[in-house]
Amino acid sequence: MIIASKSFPAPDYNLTATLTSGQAFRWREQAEHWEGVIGSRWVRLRTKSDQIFASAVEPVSDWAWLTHYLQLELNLAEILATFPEDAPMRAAVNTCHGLRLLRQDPWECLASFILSSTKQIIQIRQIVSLLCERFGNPVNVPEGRHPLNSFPSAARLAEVGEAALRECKMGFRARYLEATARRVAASEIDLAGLGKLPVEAAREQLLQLPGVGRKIADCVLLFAYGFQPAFPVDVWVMKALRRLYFPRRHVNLPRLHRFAATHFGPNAGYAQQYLFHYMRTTRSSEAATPGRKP
DNA sequence: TACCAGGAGAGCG
DNA sequence: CGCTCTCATGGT
Repeated sequence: MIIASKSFPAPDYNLTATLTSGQAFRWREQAEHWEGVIGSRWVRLRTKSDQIFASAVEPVSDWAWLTHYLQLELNLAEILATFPEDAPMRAAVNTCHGLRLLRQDPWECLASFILSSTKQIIQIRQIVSLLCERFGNPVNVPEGRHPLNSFPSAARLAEVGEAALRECKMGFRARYLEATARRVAASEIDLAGLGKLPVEAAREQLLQLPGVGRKIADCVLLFAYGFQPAFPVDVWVMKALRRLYFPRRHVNLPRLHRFAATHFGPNAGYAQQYLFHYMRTTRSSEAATPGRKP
């Protein structure tokens, strides 16, 4: 039973694109709605005429947990205005109006992306689903609904053992997840405090964790803390940068990072998400000729 | 069957 | 530093 619901102004917010764009892995589409768990709360979302309708199963006096997660107060037009004026960037933005960045829980984001390496998004979703099902705590869901759990804490994952993690189909990533969970649970890294550091210092902290390299660190910096200089370069973004900006010569990863750091402006993280979405949803023949209407 | 997936880490010159 | 190989697993 739905106890609380509320509508929020959300102009230029593409909820579906945002929730399926490979930054969060627990959202499910159910009959015109998106259902998920934020922290320990079940929530259902729907967009209609520049508004987002939210429903919950527990009384909600303050919806800040949701508006913060969805970044509803952010003015997207101001972000897009800072993007470079080049054909590839224009093409990427035109392909997906209203794509946003979420502001996720640092531990869930970190753990999810440790599981993401050389996995397809659909598989990451499956692994995360198993992880929650087996080790998370139950959350209240509407009556008759499939049971749902919270994302398991670092302390919980640190104690279940590598074998149990491997049974969630995460393969060699189990060792990384267990080791990082132990460090987080032992407070050897302060995830809650990273957001107050300069981005370079925060990245340096994340890079100390097993299974966390530059790409995953940048995902956490961007998707959990909102650090805009973070520019995750995965296989898709690498393809985008090489094909759209350096089609005639080989450019290695460190040079791509240096290019991105200066070319995409103060909201490079957002620009990255548009390039990622563009490459994933556009056929390569079209992406090779940006600036052209499909 | 061969190749790929929102990579990291170790070993090498 | 910059390159190559391996690490599980499932999808195409």
